[in-house]
Amino acid sequence: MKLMSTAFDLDAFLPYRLSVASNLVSRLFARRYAEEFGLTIAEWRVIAVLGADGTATASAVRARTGMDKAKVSRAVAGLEARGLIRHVAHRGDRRLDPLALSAAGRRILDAIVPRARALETELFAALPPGTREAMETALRAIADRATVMGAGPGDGPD
Amino acid sequence: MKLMSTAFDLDAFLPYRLSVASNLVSRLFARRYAEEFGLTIAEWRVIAVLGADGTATASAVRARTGMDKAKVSRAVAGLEARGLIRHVAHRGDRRLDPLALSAAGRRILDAIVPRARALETELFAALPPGTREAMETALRAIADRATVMGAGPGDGPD
DNA sequence: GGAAGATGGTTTCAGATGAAACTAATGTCA
DNA sequence: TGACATTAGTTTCATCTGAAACCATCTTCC
Repeated sequence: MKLMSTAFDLDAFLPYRLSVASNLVSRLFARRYAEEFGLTIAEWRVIAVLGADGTATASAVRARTGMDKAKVSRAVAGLEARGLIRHVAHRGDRRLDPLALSAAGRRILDAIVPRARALETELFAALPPGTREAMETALRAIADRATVMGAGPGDGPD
Repeated sequence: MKLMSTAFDLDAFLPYRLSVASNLVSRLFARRYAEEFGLTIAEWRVIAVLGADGTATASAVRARTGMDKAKVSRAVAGLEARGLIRHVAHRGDRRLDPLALSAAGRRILDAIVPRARALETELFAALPPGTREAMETALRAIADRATVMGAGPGDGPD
């Protein structure tokens, strides 16, 4: 009589399911981005932010994506090395280093976006309609909640 | 006229939202497990599997959790060092190394489960009822789909 | 029986990661 | 003005990670 002292079903534990799904999806996207465009996920995120906002500093990227600043810094260095971004001198506060996409960067963005959208669609194709939207709001709420509960983006006020 | 050549809203991109939420949640749980029990997430997962299945080999854990075998191996080593698991000699096939929780291991499991459940509840408290269950099935489907689409658990048939 | 191959697990190695230290430029306020 | 605290961003360091190499033990099949 193997006592199941505490019946606990890992499979039904949401933080676990979340992590498993997220890791698989991340891996999938990381591979595609790397194969097709030679980009890491962090780099792609920076490009996406710059594409949306036109111009952004490293901290702005950090605030929007939740990546820690070391990661952003490295991604930016990588993009710069490949000439995909340019620096927009900020007269006034010389600590700031506003970035923008270069022409080559914009071309890459234009090439990736349709691919990313296609992958996303393919991923959710099988799910009942509305699931995507529901997940989106739920995930946003969960992220907020986790932050409140102390999952500080590892970075904190220095 | 700053041309938004490709309007793309990263915030609404689900793989991104998934990753952000998952990372925050993982970080939150990792901290709690570490603080309160001195366990890594990988170790906790091994414990959970052993708790549920009674006995399991490293590959069984790998199959159930999707962790790669190196990770499982390290987690097992850690647990063993702390006397939380024991080896169940398998006469027959000496490559196999079935594991089970030791008494101390079971005590830890009994202590963690309520904490894990409480954290999970706290995390989803604010969400509309039913969300948790919906997310669970959706995440499972997404994970399956990602696997099919080529997010192989990094490990493959060696 | 025994070569060739599969399988379970551990270890090595190179690259990624986050936390903390550090540099540089501003702000604050006495 | 000039200490002292803040903020932006980079770099260092110790750790973690996954892929591949590796070892040991079975299986297959001639």
